Amino acid sequence: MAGNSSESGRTVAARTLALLGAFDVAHPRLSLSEMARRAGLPLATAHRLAGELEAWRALDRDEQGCYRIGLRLWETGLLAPVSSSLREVALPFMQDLYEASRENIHLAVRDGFDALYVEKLSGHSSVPVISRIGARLPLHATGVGKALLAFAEPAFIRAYCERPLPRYTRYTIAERGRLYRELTRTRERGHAETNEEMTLGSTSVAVPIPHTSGAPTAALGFVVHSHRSELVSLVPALRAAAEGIAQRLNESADDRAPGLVHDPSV
Amino acid sequence: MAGNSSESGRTVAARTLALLGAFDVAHPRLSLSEMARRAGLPLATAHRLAGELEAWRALDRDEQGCYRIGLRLWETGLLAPVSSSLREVALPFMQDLYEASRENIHLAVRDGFDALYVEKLSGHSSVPVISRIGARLPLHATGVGKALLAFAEPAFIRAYCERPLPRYTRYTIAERGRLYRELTRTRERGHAETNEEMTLGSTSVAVPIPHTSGAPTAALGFVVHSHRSELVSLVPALRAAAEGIAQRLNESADDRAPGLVHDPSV
DNA sequence: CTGTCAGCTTCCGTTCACCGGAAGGCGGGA
DNA sequence: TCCCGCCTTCCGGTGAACGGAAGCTGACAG
Repeated sequence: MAGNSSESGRTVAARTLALLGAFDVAHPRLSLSEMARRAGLPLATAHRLAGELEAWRALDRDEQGCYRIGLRLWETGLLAPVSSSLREVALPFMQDLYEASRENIHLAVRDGFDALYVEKLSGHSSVPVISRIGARLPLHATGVGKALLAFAEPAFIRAYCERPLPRYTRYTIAERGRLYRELTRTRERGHAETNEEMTLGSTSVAVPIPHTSGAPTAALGFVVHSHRSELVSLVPALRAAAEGIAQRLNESADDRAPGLVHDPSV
Repeated sequence: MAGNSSESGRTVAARTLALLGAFDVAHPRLSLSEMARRAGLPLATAHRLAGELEAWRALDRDEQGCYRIGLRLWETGLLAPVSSSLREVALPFMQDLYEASRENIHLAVRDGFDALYVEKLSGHSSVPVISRIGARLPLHATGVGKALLAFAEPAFIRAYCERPLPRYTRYTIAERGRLYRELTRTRERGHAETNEEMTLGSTSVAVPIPHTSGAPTAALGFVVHSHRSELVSLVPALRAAAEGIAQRLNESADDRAPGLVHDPSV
């Protein structure tokens, strides 16, 4: 920054973004002091920058003066490919699956070492699950996570397995060797399965959504009560949906290739 | 800014946000030059700031080097109250309505002079509609829009009616006097109706979702084929859902009042 | 192969926007 | 009433930000 900064080398842009980064799912509402502390900024600096974010409506203030993420940031975030392309394309297929099964349907992408949940459909008859749009869950203990992991590049799989594998239930596969074998079986079968590995009482199947001749960028899966025995019978529908989604994704990717042609539709 | 800026008085934060603002639904993918031009920044400046945004993952670059909105911005945007509170609370109710009717269900809030669509459920049997999550549609020609407008503060209604009222079909209410009467009827009935006012062949009903003894912050509505005659029979279900949502919203607002208690759950 | 062009990236000297301690205001609890 | 925590405003010193220019890269034409 210009001026007598106590911490040189941190740019204005980085500090501004640090204020946004102070918010997370456990802290969606922050007072100025909390925000400044979490972002590691002096109060006066946080106040000035938060004022600019508020003016742009990246932040809002409630009646008590606390800050919240603003509508404009939400709107802007919706333009991310994960939402504007993947989710838009996948949603009709997911609705078909939901209407046919009334079970939880998840759409997730891999981000870093997490499965990031992009969309979730569920109803009152579905088993309650902890997932949530925007949630991050482990790759080795969820259906969509295993599908993403099994079909990732070998180097990534190795890197993932070398990290600690947290255990969530007594059925979680937390041993490297067993996880490797499980991933091999997943590739052979073409779909992933979990059995109470994340949550007791819940079972899942998932398939990868291959994209433009590369590693899968996304995965689609069911989560059902573990007493449902015919779980594997859901796989063909899942696979058909995944293929439909992949085809539509590749079509829209082709649209772009010829020369940065933007979709003229609104 | 520090330095020899050509346009003094524009802060770094404002320029950084201007880069994000260069993206919209018609331009979700921008080259550096396009982004710089749309944000009104010199190329070198845009390059530097875009690099910082990319480092934070507010922006991503695709294989051709074009910029897109990044995953982290999408994640952060999900923390906005409109998504994390309103949408989360409303979704189960909307699913009930969808399962019972198989028609389009919309949830919208008022933002400025627009109805901003927060969530939309629809299936293959529903009439296709132009709405989309994050879409902005006019208050005087949509069901949820009329519900929001009719129950807004009188000063706002006046201000809205004094602006030009664009016509979308020959049924759009584009005259101030007729719109006033229509809004009065809407308040009397307790629900809004539209009849091919936005799109030929589509009809809608909507109800406001009152919130903490104030103006409605949101509205909930159906959009169906205009040949469906029993549209008004859907209103009681809509009203029940709106009341359920309002109650849940007020409960969670109360949770906060005692002293900034944050929801401990993840 | 060579020339042209458009867009991207890097460099660096100048300068003013940024920084944040300090002081003042505000509200709530004792 | 005083105290305390939080928010807001002020202001002089200074180094981060600025952006023109130069170099780079890749695509396309001749």
